[in-house]
Amino acid sequence: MEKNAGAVPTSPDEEKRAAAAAEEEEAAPVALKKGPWTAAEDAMLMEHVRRHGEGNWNAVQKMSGLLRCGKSCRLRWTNHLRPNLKKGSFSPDEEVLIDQLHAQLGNKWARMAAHLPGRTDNEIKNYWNTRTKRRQRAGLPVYPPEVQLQLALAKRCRYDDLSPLSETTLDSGGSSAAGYTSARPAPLDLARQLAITNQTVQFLSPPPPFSAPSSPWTAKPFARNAHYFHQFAARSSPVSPSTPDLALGYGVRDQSRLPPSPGPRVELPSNQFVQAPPPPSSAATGGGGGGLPECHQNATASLEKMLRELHEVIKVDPPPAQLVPANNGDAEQQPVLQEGHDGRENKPDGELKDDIDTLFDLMIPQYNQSEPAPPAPAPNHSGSISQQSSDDQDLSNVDLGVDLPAAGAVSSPDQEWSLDGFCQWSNVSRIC
DNA sequence: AAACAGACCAACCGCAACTAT
DNA sequence: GATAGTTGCGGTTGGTCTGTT
Repeated sequence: MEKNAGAVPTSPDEEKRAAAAAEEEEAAPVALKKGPWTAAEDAMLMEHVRRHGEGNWNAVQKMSGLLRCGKSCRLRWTNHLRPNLKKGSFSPDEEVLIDQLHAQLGNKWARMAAHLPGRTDNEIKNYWNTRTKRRQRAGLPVYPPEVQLQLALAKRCRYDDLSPLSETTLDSGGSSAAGYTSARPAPLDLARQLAITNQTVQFLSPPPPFSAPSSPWTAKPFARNAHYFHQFAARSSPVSPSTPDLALGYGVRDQSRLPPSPGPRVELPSNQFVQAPPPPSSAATGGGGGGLPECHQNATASLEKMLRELHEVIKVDPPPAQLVPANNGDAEQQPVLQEGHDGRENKPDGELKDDIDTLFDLMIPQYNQSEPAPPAPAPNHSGSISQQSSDDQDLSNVDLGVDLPAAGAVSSPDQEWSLDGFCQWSNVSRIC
């Protein structure tokens, strides 16, 4: 089987002999080797590529005598031998990017890999499947809240391709966004939106019962979402670079394999994303601290704009959109829309809150709490996202992390989208 | 120390798209 | 246009490592 192992043709003559031998063997069926590659085989393959370049993989066996099928050679080269491959654990930045890319692309590993230099589709796929499995077990949504919000925004773009949001996304271009032909925002823009929405959602407060007519999900109580966002607002973002235990909660891999974090995590690769406006304070990244007045104004304006656009999308009358400015200087009094703890007692302007409902529902579709949790189906090995065969994934079908195989776990009685739900994001490592 | 479970990784398989003839 | 060959992609499987009981 491994008669050629270690016999790397080093001269044209030897190569010809190897090719001749391979041709001879063609007469009889050649038993191609399978299984792990040996160092000798690697050397043969590298030598072949060095001489002949990539491609024409089926010729490798003939020309070099390597008893591997072309497919196997290509895979080995692509995933292990080609230069500039980045080995080792994914950096936190890469993990965030993978989340965002997956939220947009679904299981398009190769396209995701194109955004992660030095990473292979196989690597990303393995990482995602492993991490998703872990999150499912923990009863967590597949995507962190920020990415869910991005999904909601991206989903909205589907309904309004002419909206400023989608305009900017379409021509956001750049090398990283090249190849995107749909109206969906390219990852670059998702990242930019993330920077914006990080500020925005801090000022959201629990909405009243959902009433948006166009939600792809059934109407559900928002109490748990409200709790969730209270926490979301009051605490640092789960993916906030300034969150000390970020590595514990998000993008968690085997912590023992993570390199020691040298310092505050950078949420997004600076070389790939448009710089977000510098946060006026730690609050901008959800640091749980005090929002400055400018921050509040920006966030309020952003939210208003978002809601107005949403109104257009769902074809309802424009809302009054009178967001009460948050109590300046007091970060602990961020909620803009006043209401009781159960989110239903003090009803502010109905339509505006309905809009917020819509946003909430887009972000965090809930199970009907009254229904018993269905038994969690066997984990989809390919990850929690139902496979989208189309490259232009229909975001209306994008799971936001709840109606997934793991969703059963989410809806388990002791796993609520409340304070606990949020805490789970920050404590995955403890759960796992 | 042994057994077990989970995480990680490498590789294979099947299918679809693409290209050359 | 039909066909065969090639390439790329996504899903799946199995082995190994590591941590826990």
